[in-house]
Amino acid sequence: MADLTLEDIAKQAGVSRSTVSRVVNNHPNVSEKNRKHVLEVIKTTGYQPNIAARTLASQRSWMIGLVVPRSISSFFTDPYFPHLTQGIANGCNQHDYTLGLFLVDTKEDEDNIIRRVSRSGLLDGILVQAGHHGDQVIDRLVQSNLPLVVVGRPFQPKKVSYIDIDNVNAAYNAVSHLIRLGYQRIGTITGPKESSVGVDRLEGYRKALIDRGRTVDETLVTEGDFTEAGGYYAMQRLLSAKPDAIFAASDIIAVGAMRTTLEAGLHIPDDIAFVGFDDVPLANHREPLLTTIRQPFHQFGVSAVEILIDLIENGTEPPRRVIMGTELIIRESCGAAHR
Amino acid sequence: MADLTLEDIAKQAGVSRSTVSRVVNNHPNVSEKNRKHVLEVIKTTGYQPNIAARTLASQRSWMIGLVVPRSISSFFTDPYFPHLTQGIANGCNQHDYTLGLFLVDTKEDEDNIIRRVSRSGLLDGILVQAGHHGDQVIDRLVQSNLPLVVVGRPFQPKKVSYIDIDNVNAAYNAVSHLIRLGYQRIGTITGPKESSVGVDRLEGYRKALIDRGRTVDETLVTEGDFTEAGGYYAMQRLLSAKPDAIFAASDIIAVGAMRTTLEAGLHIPDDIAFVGFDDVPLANHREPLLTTIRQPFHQFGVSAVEILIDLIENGTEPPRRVIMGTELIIRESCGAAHR
DNA sequence: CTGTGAATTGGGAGCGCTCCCATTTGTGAA
DNA sequence: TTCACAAATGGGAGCGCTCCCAATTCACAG
Repeated sequence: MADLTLEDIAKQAGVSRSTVSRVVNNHPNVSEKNRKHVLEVIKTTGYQPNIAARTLASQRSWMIGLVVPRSISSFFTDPYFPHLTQGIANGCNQHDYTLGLFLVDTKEDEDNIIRRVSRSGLLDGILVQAGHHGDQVIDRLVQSNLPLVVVGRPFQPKKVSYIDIDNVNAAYNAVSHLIRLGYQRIGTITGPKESSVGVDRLEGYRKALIDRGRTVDETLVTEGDFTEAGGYYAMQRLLSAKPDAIFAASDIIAVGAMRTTLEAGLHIPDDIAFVGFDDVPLANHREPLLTTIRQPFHQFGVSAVEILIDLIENGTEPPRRVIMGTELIIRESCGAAHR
Repeated sequence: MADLTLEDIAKQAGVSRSTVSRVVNNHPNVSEKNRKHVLEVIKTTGYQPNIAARTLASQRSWMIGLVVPRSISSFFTDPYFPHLTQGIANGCNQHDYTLGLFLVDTKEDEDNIIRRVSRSGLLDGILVQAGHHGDQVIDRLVQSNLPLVVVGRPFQPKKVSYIDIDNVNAAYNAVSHLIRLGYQRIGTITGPKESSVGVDRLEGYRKALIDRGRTVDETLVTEGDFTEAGGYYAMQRLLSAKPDAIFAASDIIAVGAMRTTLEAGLHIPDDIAFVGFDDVPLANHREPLLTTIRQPFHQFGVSAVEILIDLIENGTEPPRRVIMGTELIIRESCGAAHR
């Protein structure tokens, strides 16, 4: 496993450095005979091009970074993120890019990471998870002038590319489903108001109600934080408003809220029906099975990578905006079977 | 943000390229006056050394990779992994290393990733999550001759460095605690038999029982798979053996098993007591609160990085072995308060 | 057989840094 | 002041690749 160079391969194959380079990079203009022979030599020697040299010469690193802002505390508690990350990793594998992971933890981390990430030559592009309102990371990253895709809708989407799911519509569909089933007092536990996800899903909830000529009862709306505990306590607050159905902004929230409900001696879905959001695997193994909005997790990550690569290879103008659809998965918790 | 080079800084500061390089790399042998001045120029210009050039010249990339084998399917369902990953990311930040994430998904991925990871120059070292018995990834990675640290105990620990927690002892303590509380029919839901974690925790269980002069009743031992569903079904199997206490190999397993228990109309901890493993945040918000073994998640990740850096900087011989301690966190589910 | 243009090939320059070594500068004892 | 030695500095070579351009080879029509 002595470190071979292009030159070594060239010598062994009896051709020039340039020809080997062309073979390695799949350039045309190499005779079939030479291409085969060089490929042969590369295979038997186990030659691997040196990334650093290639990067230095070509100004391309074939590496992208995934930056997770400090405000995304649920990165470690909500199964949504691991799945998304897997999609991103798979996308990178498919396109032969290397994925760098940058988790911002402290304020110093942030400076540090932004410096490192913006550093000339390290990355070809950046994927950044949309953070909370007021989070500076995206703005600071934009300054680097590297191709950048925000995963989720950023608060100031002026000039950046982003990929998101259609949260408003998805929530609209979830709530419409509950309305259709005849529920009269439909409440919601939202995500944090500082996150676009939280805001958008709440908007979908309102819209569905209003479109059916209902009014939004604010006592039926409360805020959660994408944790099980958050859902648990939020539901305690909601109980006094006597909801007969709840749209939870995430499955994890729904799980917490359902626990409250069961502990209060109420029945699901007979006393209170539930619809969640995400279709995280956990949801499949609860009693009752959770009706929820399925997100295309994996494809979401893969697509994010593909958009970024598009930006890298074809320029960042105009900004790309991709909105992915979702589907309503009807199980037991909404009571559809009973009605 | 025009890309500046060392040479540019040198010119502006009126010194040579070499001097600037020395300042950047904190070498001695630079006069205080020049150091200050150069630092000043670097700051005002926002100069960032080009990583690729540095890597090419120095043969060091300041990047390490985290490789997750295909067999670790629970990477995305068990909160343990996100926390570990965060520790690793923090460790990298602290030491100014870049973290590359390599999630092996398919067989082709595996070849691909191993090739990429072994590629001369990309990484200074590798962190690999211990996989299941029979998983070839670690062996293949060892071939690359890069410094390597296995996170968890590998099945063939012959010559590799690894970091692990003391699973045997931790399980021993958990079960001893149950014995001390007077439980007579202590069962266990193990992790997969193909994982060292599963094997070790089972060994601790056996040892604790035997040391107290008890015999191991095999009808009280069944296998789970580190998922909530796995715990749920495992507990169904165990119920007929009439256990009065359960040691679950992970909190997630415990959660599933407790659900079975409650659904069977039994009381926790009065009818069956539980001890889990991990002290994952979720466990805090369950009723009853779960007694468990706390792992030093974060520190585990940080230490893994530090060991790897030690290997990188001081040579890989002899292999380093680090075993970290755990603590028993007594809450409600073990029934300690009642007895 | 010759000429022409296209296909293929080879080599030089250069990417931005580190590292070594030769040179210059500085310091203090004689 | 002079000398010896240490500290500081500068410049060349080289890391392994890509890319450009010039040179060579090839295929085929005339």
